[in-house]
Amino acid sequence: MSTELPKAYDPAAVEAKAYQTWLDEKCFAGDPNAPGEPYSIVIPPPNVTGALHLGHAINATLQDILIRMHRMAGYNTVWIPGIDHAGIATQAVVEKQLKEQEGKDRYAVGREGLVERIWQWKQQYGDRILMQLSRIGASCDWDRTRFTLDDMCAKAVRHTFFKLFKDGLIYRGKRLVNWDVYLQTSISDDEIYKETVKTSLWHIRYPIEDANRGTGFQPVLATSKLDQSTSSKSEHRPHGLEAHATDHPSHMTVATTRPETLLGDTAVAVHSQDPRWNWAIGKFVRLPLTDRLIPIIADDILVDMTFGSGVVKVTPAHDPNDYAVWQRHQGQPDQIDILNILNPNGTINEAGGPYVGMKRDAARKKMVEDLTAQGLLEKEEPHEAQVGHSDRSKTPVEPYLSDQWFVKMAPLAEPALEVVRNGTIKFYPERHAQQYLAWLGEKRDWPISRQLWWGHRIPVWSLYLHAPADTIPSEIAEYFGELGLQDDVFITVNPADDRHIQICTRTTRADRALEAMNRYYHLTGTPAIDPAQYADVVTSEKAWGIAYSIMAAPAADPVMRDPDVLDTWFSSALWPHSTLGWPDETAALKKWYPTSVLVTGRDIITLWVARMVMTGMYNMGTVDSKANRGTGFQPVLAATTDEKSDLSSTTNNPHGLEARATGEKLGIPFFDVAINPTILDGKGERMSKSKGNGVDPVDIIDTHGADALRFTLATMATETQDARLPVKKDAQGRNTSEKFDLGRNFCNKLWNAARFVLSNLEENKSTDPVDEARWSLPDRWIVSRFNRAVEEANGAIKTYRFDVYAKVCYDFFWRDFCDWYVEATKPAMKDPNRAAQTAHVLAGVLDGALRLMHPMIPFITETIWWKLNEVRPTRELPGRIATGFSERLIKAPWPTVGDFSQAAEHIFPKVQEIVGAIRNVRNEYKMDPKKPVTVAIAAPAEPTRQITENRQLVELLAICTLRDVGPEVKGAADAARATAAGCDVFVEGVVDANAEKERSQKRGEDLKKKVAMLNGRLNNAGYLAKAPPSLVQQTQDELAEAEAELAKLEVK
RNA sequence: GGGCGAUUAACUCAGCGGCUAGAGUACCUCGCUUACACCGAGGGAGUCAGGGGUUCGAAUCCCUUAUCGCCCACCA
Repeated sequence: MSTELPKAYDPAAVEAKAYQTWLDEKCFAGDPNAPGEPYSIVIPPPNVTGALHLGHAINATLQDILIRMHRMAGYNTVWIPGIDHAGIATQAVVEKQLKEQEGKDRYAVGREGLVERIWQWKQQYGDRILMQLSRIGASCDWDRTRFTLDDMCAKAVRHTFFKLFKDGLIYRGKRLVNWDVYLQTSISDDEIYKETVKTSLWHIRYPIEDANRGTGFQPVLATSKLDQSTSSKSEHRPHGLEAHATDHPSHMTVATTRPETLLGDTAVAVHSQDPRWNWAIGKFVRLPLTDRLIPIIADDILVDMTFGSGVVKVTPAHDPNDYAVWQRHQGQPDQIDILNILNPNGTINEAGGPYVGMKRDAARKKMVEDLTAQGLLEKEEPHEAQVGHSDRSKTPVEPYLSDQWFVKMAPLAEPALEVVRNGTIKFYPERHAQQYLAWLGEKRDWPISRQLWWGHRIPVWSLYLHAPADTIPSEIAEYFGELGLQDDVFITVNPADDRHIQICTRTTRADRALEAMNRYYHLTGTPAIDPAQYADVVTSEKAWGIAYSIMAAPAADPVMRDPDVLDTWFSSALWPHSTLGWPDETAALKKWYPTSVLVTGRDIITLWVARMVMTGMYNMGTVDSKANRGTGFQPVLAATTDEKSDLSSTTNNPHGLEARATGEKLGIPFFDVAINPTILDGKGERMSKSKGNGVDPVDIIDTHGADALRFTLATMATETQDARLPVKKDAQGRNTSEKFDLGRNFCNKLWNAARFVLSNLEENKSTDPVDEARWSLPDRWIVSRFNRAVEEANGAIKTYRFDVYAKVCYDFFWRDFCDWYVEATKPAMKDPNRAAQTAHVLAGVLDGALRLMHPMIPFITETIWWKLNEVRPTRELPGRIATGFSERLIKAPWPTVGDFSQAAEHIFPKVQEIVGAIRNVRNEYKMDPKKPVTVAIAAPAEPTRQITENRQLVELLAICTLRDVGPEVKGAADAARATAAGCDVFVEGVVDANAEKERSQKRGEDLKKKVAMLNGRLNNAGYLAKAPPSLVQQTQDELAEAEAELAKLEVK
């Protein structure tokens, strides 16, 4: 086998081979029974809607860096991959495709047909996403790949819903939705387009009633029945003239583009500071055409008193803003009613009195006529309005009050707030915690039902009786008892309606039991349904008997399953524990929950992160939930923050054993939340699939390689919230970006440096033992620099500063190792006395560097590693660089921080400075780059010794001959002069005296500026008095040095 | 409307109280010296968005204005 690396670095070949090797050897597989402290991550599941873009790539890269680094550091790691079913987004995409390809809408293929098609889509795009992750190099445990709609997740969803339902945390409530009256379904905001419609603005008079003057405000009783007309007649309202003693007007004028909604008005609102109207607050108006009295209320949010008449009609059931008014006034003294006036088909319902059964436009026309007839229409003006239309039916949508399921937030939110407030869960960067706290702090109940077909179906069945429930619930319970399913159902009577029985189910068996019951009801008399289908639940005649008696007894509607599905985020919220097997007590769940860190974007801190914390604590916490409320978790939260000291330690759990125990008890889903930057395109717009500006990471991998992609993305992972990435097309029309040249060049450099080192090691197979005493200055320096880099990298990774980690690697490897150390070894490797020790250092440092950089650029480092193992299996530098052997780099131990060499780190930079000064002069005078120049250096005693010791090094790196070094050395007449490291460097043989004069003049000016600046500082009394003494001393030293140099310049 | 953030070299970004403000790319000069031209050596380049303040000292902290971006709420 050739031990030589191919001359040219070919990312594609390197990547395919390395990845396949890792897969073949199951390097990514997590084993919960393996030793090591746990370190786990669950991937934020990408939406199955489409392909991944660079935003996903940065997210995946950062997670992979963490996983790989901790795997090397000896943790028991697992990274769980997966995909989100992304309810509405996916359904919309597939429906669009269906329309385009077959000209059908979803009703044409039906619920089951559509869901089937979405599954096909999922297969195709899900695979593509996983392929993309593999190409990036993600070391996910692919055997644990999850999908938010798979059986395992479904089980977790069912158990969570059931538990919440049982605990009374899920309830049925009203919510305004966008209603398509044609299709009779609600639609999402995304499915609405605005159309400008020419209509009118009608100004309608609402007569003011001056009743209740003495008694103050009386809230209207909340009722949706149309009984106001009778109740208002029964009330006694004196009509005294004194009611209008002032010149207050006798009516209010409201303007509306939808006069028919007047029927649903339950208040009119004015601004509390409006002098025209605030006297009327608490009084009533008589609602035209209905004879109802509705209150005049103050609402300063709704009403803009500088706009129009300053009076706004409030129709809570048919307008989002008015609905908000209703919500705001709930529980207040001026609480108002809410009244639905529409049937699902858009006609006026029984609340509409004489207009009942009319379509919207007809009702509008008739009402305008009636208002005109009664003299209540002040005027009608032409008006253009933006009206929302349904994308599906192309008809105007109606805001419509419908029944939805909600999760009560308060009891869940409080503990989730507390763990972030007290630092049990930390955000990186910290500021992102604010958004989390602000949003959760509102504790707005979470609407979880969606009128879609793609998703987890809500596991609640309804039975509407035509009389109050009575014994039915217990009979149903008995039925389930017969079937042995009593633990899988929870039966309750809707508190708002005692004829409505709700049956929440936890298993598909329970579902089938109800389904069978329903079938049987429909087929009374002919129970000839497919017995096989229900074999597991139809176990006895008795069960059938009970079912029959329930269904037959008080005339009832069939047992119907709720048609809606759950919000996508409901299943995502369970992700950290559902993927590990909850509700089963799996070994994986025990070992890896809580997970170590969540890496995600800041746009879903509220939608996702907050909800994971809530459900995690709710499902996984073992702390008494009552103790969680109110005061927080004092007893268990003592030790959280003081394990920050030892950044370099890799043997302890990153979150400390005690913190881990606390986390387990609380059930939190993760300890850290690391927010990665949002990737923007060149125009500063967020990269996203829907905008069409997403760049496929595979395109970049094709042009630059995966390691290059990863390296560049790591450098972009700063603490900023956005990272801009200008993109252009390459010759083949693929997306690419020069940004990634950085990573590609770095990898190329690494490849070539490794080739050079390997060829040197091949030529030097000496068995001479490592002997530090014989190391040169560069040897000691580079080893110390390596350990410094490891220390810095540890700190960077611990604080999720991936840009710092990348920069540390870049500077160490390219600047220190390649530019200086490798150059310095060239003569050393040719010197038989030094070659053996130099080879030891080269091997040891290359070994360490590969380990250090592997998490970020895994493919290339692994490939080089294999060759290094062949050429030189042992590379230990005792005390400095520990290099335990490993056949595969992915499993090699993470480098420890070895001893530093303070002296070498102090002296070597001085050599660099002197070399730099000589090179500068050579370049400025355009001297022949190959021809050595003669140099003399005037230096104090100590530097003289150091320079002399490293004479060869200076001569090599600066291409010069050192004529003389010492305290008394003088420069020749034709020498150019430079100052470096406190020494005077004379480069001889400069012919152009004028140029030299110019040069020293320029230098003199710089020095004068500096002297002036330093003097200014030192002449400032405040500076001397208040600045730290060491700083003042430093300023004085600098001044002395500058003045000395200036003096020499002027003497010459 | 609320919140978060950005504005530093031509571009993309570090630096977040004290080095003459840095990096990569681009640019200029020189060099194909047997690891690397996806390279090496050197160089030029910035009123740190504008204004005010705090401080001995501000790119860095505070206030303010402007422009841009993102999230949330909303557009009778």
